[in-house]
Amino acid sequence: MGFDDICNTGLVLGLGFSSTTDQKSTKITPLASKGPASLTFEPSLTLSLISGDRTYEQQATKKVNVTKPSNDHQSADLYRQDSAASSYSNASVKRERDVGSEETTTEVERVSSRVISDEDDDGSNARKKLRLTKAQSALLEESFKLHSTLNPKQKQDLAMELSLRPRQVEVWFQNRRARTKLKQTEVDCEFLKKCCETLTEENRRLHKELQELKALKIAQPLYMQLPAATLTMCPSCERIGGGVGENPSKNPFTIAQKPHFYSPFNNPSAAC
DNA sequence: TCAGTCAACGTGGTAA
DNA sequence: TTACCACGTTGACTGA
Repeated sequence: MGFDDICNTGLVLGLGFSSTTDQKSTKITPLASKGPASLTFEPSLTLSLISGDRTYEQQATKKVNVTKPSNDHQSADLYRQDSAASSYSNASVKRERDVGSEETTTEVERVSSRVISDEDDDGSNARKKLRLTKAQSALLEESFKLHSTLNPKQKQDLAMELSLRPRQVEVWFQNRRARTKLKQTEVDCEFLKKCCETLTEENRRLHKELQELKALKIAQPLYMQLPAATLTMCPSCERIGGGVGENPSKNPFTIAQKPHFYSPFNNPSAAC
């Protein structure tokens, strides 16, 4: 995975050092929501994602059998769930999640009853917690793998298969997309953090190297810093004197008859 | 007890 | 206007 991959996935890495809080740098939602928005003098990151495929495909046709529950305690659960004042007890919900596949059919029946109870206009505004059964979750996951979004018909069909309301199927898909995006964002964020660390280290190394070169430049005369191949004999050196700020005509021996070098990077006319 | 999970909800943006 | 979506939030529930 390299920077090309980042580009291909629509990710943009911005590396910088800021002493102020940058709202744009906190677009990485998962981390930003759990920690400080932007740390002082920390590298800032921006992240964008490509939207998913929104084509509709053939949905799963797996059927879930619905049979009548036979256990008395399950009927009791149904009775409790239909009660206007009660929400689902821990025991009943846990039992639903812990039961094996052989109880799938009764699970659907119970959930279906819950749905019905949700639709009952009993005057209670208490939000009831629905736990999807394993079979329902599996079918929803299977459908989600085929298409992350649903058209109305797919939603209706899936709701009928699962004995849920279309609204519940819709909500499940919305939450599922959000979880997928969150997970992918966290993965991308981790990768970008590693990239940031690498670039920060590289930047630190280059700064150190620059400081060393600057120190070397101060310690040595210019003509000693440059390789011999880059030095050229100044044509004016054939004359006596010629130093900057000096008047050869007044003091022709002020400057020794040593070679006078000049750098091609400087102005040759100023050199002499 | 508490942090994490997740169904459900509210809101704002957008396309048809 | 309507339906749908993304996003943020709420609150019931779970497991350590």
